Amino acid sequence: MTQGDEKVSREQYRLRTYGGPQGRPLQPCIPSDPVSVTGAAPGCTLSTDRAIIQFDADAFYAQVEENRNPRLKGVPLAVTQKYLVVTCNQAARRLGVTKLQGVTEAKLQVPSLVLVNGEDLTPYRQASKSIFSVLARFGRAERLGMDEVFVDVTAGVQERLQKGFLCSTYNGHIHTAEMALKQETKHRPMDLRAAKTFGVPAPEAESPFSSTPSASWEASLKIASHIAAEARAAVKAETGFRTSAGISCSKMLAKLVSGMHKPDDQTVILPSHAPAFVATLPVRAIPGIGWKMDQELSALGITSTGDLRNIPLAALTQRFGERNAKYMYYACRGEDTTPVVQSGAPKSITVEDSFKSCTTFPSALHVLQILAPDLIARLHEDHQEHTRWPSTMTLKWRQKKQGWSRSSASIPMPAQWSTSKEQQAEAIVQASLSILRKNLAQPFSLTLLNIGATSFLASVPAQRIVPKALRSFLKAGQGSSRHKSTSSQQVAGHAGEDMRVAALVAIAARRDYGAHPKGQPLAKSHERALNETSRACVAASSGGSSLPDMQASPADDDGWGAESAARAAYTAPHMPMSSSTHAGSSSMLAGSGFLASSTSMGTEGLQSRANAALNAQQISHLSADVLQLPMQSRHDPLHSLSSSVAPPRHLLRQANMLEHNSSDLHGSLNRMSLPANQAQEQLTEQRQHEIQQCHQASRGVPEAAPVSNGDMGEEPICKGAWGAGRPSGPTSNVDSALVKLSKLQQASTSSCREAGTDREFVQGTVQSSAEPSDENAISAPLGAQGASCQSVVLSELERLERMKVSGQHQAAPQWVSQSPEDVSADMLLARKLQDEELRWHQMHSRVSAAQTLKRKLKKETTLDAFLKKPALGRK
DNA sequence: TGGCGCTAG
DNA sequence: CTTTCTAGCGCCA
Repeated sequence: MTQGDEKVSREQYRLRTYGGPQGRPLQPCIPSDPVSVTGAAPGCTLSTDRAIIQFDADAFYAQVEENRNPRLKGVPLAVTQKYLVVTCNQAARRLGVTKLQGVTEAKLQVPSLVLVNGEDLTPYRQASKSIFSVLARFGRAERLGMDEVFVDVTAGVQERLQKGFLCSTYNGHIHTAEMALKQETKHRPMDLRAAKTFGVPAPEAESPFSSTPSASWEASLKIASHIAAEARAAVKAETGFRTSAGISCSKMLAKLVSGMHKPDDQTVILPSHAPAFVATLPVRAIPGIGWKMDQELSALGITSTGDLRNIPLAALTQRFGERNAKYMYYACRGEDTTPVVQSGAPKSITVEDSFKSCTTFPSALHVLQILAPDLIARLHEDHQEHTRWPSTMTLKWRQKKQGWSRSSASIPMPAQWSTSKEQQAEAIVQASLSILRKNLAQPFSLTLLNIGATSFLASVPAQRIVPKALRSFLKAGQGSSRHKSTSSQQVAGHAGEDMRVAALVAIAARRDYGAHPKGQPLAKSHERALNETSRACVAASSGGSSLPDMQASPADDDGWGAESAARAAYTAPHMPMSSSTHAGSSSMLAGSGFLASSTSMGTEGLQSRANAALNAQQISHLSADVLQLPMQSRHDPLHSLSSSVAPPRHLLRQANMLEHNSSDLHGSLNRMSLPANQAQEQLTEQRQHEIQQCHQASRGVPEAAPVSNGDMGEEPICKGAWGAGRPSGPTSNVDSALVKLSKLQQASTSSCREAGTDREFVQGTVQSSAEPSDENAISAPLGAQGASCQSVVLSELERLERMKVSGQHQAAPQWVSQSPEDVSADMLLARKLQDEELRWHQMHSRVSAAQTLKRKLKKETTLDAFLKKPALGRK
């Protein structure tokens, strides 16, 4: 359904489905208020005094990515973490991609699938926040994860009622107990979807409720449904996100129906229908009843809420405790009185990473050294917003032998707010390590590490004497003290440079141990190649060519090609971007179609810097004042801003952009235009070169983590980055990044080279020897792809080395100096990659088809039996 | 309050 | 049961 005719056709659909002039009356049963249940649950009443809406952003991560890069709209898109598809957009779903599917499998099934790495949650957190702030205007709002929000709109409804505001109809779909449901995903009986049942009216006679004319809750819910529509429209207008909503008198009911008519639509469930509706569901569908409780209930022979209703409250209490029992007892009857609790600042902030195996303390240290700065950066972000600092730190870990349970230990937060970020991170690393040493003996086998901060206390208030724009400006100027410029170009350029260098470090760091916890690992090179070919597809499609979609089923009328690309372009929302943003990061990419996402990636950071730069003239006189702030201001976040270490948040946020830039513009081009054997030769050459480079680069790098401050006194220590304490004069980002990068490169290369002897991590990239031979057919190009990315990192390393020698810190990175000709050559390459991919998938098409078939068959067996209704009033 | 389990997206 | 990277709550000691 396209945007334009949405309103009209929805109304038509509603009339067709639920009646109207030609169908049955819009309000089939008119129960009393509160609803007294005369049917299955004698004496039970439903509370109808509240109006609650549950909002749910459709395919949230995918939508965020689509908004970041509008070219992705309409293209099958999957957001990945490690080797998994964590979510995918509608286009991908139609082609059979599912949540938590393996990346390899998904890509095999849908060759045109575009993969976007979603391991950095920053953009999602921000999007989530903006959605929440819109919805919170409509009433008390409670977040549930990143993409769901409950809003209690009772007050708003009352207000409108008092003003004499009345709605004659419900806005959106009305779900009744009689409507058929369908199962969307195999393992999730809690995701309810309405089956399309056009023109099958539910029989009024079946209603177990007394019919008294009109009820106050009806008027309320009608208004609530209109509020829901307004709120969704506001969200769409202000943030660009499509949402679905469920409207009812309780959180449970609202949640149960919110997804019924996904995407971008809303559903009302009348309390009069609730008990009968809930009775049709498996217990697992009740929010709050998870896998464990479901298992326990199953053991008792209880699988449906109907079964559950036969169990007396006392028996449930004995088995599940009073709280759970009560909730279950009432929930299965359609009643839920849990309040909507206003959400505020998060109560805990954690970072974690999983890996296949980590067996020694040095390797654990390695992980901690990546996680800790990440946590610190988030804590600083949090501090800016809430002026608080955690008093407790918790380390959690998961061991292979202990299955999925996690152990944990807490200590008073070792990082003090008054110290520098580097000191804070180091404190956390050391504390974490000592916790591990206390609790583990080598060799262990960790598969996950999590560092968390809790028990936040109000911190020293941030001094608000500095305008926000000035903060941004100073932030933009960080690390470039020797180039005191007020020109927007230069500032933006420097910001970009810092971020790119930082991102390189992040890529290298994560790649180093980002192995796969279990199952068939997806080689990094493989993964990267998949990403590249995907991007090539997008580039080609937005360049106007249409790619036949081999996997599209005949019924799928929305396969992608020129038409859908055009439509995507037409419906694309406009990302607010200043022209200087482009100037700073991606001018040469404009209009190339390639790197489409890089133009919109990291806009927050870049844009604030660019905007700040525009104000530079205006505020430059202020800056002098600020620089003379008394020492006490070291508690001000400003100090952390002037620290030269780039926040890890920026690192990962920029990772995708870098991958786009580096792999697309460099590696792929020269290799793919070579014959295969030449490419192979070049590959081995490259690898030898890399190893040499690593060795060279690693010489002279200090052993220990180079965070050392001779001065531990009261003076604020904010200038040091990773390279602080090294003897060679003032340190810069470039310098410290270089050190880090060298070390990381060395570590990863040596662990690859001397597999089995020195390695601390069991690398997940070793292909099983039992792989079918056709794996080999693709290994050459994929390997080459992977090598290219690494070589770009290495060449960047070289460049930095040269820069350090010559002192030309403002030299542009290689990939920014692409000429227009090069870009059009890249377009040609895109076509080539696309052809390559097509050929590859022709080889696999039969396998793929078989798998799809199997999937479809499986899909239709599991829950349908459960959900198929006894056709109450139907003949 | 810490540690763990369960639930959620 | 299963995986990601989170976040919140309740129970128990």
